[in-house]
Amino acid sequence: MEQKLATQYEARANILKAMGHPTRLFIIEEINRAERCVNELTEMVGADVSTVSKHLSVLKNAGLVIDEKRGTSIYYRLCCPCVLDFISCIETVLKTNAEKQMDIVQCCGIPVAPRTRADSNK
Amino acid sequence: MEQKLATQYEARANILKAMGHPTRLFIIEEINRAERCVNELTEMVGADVSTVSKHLSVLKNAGLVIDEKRGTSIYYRLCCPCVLDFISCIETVLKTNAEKQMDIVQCCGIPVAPRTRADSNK
DNA sequence: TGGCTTTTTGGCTATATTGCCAAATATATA
DNA sequence: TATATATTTGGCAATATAGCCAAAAAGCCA
Repeated sequence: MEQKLATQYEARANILKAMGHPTRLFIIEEINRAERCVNELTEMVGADVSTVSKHLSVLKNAGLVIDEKRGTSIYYRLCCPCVLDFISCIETVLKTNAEKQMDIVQCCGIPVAPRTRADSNK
Repeated sequence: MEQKLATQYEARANILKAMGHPTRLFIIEEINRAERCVNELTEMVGADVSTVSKHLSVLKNAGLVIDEKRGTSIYYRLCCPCVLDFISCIETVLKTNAEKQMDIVQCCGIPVAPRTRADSNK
């Protein structure tokens, strides 16, 4: 992998990593529904304000959200709503794997880890 | 956030987190181009075999890839190619932010961190 | 100014991730 | 059976992430 390519992969991965946390995923969906300030999000998420603030800063650093001060609060909104389209594909992945799991159970009963050589010593 | 919702966000975030690493992103693209075994990927990535193997295991655990043994090797391929569609949106995010950065420079010169109260003591 | 409210930052601990090496495992082949 | 090849696992050290509390910032209003 050449350096230039590696940098590109890093930039892309950084955005996915920023999205890869349940609270941040919740925030992304929520601020798409309507602009929200830290306070509101904190109440919805049910964590410390500082925790939510840091999650927002991760999202902002990744360029996923835009913040705008209005009145006494800072409102966050989604930069590129196309990221919401990821979800249907993610659900496909989850569903596909749920089905795979079902198949294993149907064919072979409760799936069990295969015996390894080490097991023979037990 | 109720428990049931939280579980769903965790499941989704887990998939994004699995994708959120440069090497794994590379692997995802590469095995879409053509099935690859660990050996081949190791050479392309330029890391230890065990490192690549663990990355593949993260992807497999997230249900993103399917492995199939054929001959002496194990070939990996993409489970749900729709994940590749994420990239164009990710590029939009990157481009949007590059432009934002340009605007700041054009308007206001080289952007500088604003002075904080703490700076006054220096 | 002094006291609110809203948000961010610093600092800390706990936990998770990454990447390497060495070793184990699995399988094919001489 | 012994050896070689392909892959995974265990263990370790370095680094990163998450979440809380306390405190700092920043701005509003009496």
